[in-house]
Amino acid sequence: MPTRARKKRETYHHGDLSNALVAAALEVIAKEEQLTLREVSRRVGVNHRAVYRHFADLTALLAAVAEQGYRQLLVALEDALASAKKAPPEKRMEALACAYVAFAIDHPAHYRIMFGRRLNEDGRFNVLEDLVLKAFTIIDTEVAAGIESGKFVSRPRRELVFAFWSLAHGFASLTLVRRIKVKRVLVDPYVRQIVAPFIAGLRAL
Amino acid sequence: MPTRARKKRETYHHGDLSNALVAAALEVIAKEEQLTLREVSRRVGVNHRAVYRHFADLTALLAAVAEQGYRQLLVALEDALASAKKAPPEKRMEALACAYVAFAIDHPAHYRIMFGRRLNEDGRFNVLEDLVLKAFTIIDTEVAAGIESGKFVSRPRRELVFAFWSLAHGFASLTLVRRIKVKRVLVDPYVRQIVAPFIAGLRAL
DNA sequence: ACCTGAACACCGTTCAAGT
DNA sequence: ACCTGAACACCGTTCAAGT
Repeated sequence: MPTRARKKRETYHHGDLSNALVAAALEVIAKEEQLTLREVSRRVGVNHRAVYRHFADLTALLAAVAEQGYRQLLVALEDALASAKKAPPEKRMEALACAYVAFAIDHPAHYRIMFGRRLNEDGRFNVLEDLVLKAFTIIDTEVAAGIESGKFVSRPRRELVFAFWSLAHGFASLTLVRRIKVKRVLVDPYVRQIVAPFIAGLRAL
Repeated sequence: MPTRARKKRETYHHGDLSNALVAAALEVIAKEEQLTLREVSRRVGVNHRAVYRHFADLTALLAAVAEQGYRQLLVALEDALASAKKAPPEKRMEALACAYVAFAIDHPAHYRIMFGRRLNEDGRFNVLEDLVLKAFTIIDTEVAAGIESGKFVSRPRRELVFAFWSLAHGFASLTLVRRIKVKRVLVDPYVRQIVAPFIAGLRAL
């Protein structure tokens, strides 16, 4: 331990600069500060040029940040379903919507990066495509279960999933830009009200 | 005319620099180019500092651009309703959704500025608040008519409007970042499918 | 009044060099 | 291999000056 401490200033490299940079980036966005390549490298205590050794460019660093975000989002969605294990399909969809919106509201900067133009107009990051697909699949599986059980109308699933996703994403986005204002503690009931007509429309007659 | 032409280079001011700047900004975003203060002034042929004579800062210029966008959006929504004059409430809501999404898809840069963080986290622009309120009111009026006619369930209107808006905005946003891919000619039928469950859920039993 | 020039404090990125 | 220094081409914004 003392040896390592002594070593600290003898060398300029970090051991695991790559992870240190992502961690610093997460800190920056957690504080709602401007996420720049120069700011991140400053925090790690490294020349800003060093970033290019590990990431092709700023977008690639953002992709690494977004990847973490998607993993957290997936866990949140799965947890929500696990907590509503024996609930009917309608309640499970509600739980998904609440978890989705809560993630966006609790990690606004993260959410913006994940669904911003920069990453989504860049074809390089297949990991992100995979993770988005996983999120899609979680919703799709619920819709399928609802249809199978006879509780949901039988319609093309793809469009139902996109409708649900649009609703959740739209509500989250409008909340993040403050066009819709909700107190944090009231998010869950509010989301339930918002998705209620959609879920009612999902019900088989 | 020749007198005016001769005058052109004798003076540096533009007569109506303010409008010229907004027009240039609209050109820039129409071409999907980066909208910067310096680029806009370059196009008008004026020193970039001259912008500050007419706009407090870049955000104020963006607000002027957004204002135009909201006016176009309002016209599009009203036209859609006018074209579905005697249609039942469900069809009128569908028409609204189609018009809304079509606007976003046909004016992506405009739409992003209107619903981006920059303007929405800035309290200075009351015109924009008014215009957003007008859009809200258009939707609200339709929902009210649907409820009044007995075709829609009687629920708190505010939440129904936000649900509708979330759905339209979410679909538009996901399409703009290409998470949802639709050919331009198929947008209308696609939107109808997306809003179908929501509208079905709106129906009184 | 209205516009400009030079300067400041930031960006991301490139090139050539240091250890 | 890994990191740095100096430089480039951009930003928005401020200050003091020009007509």
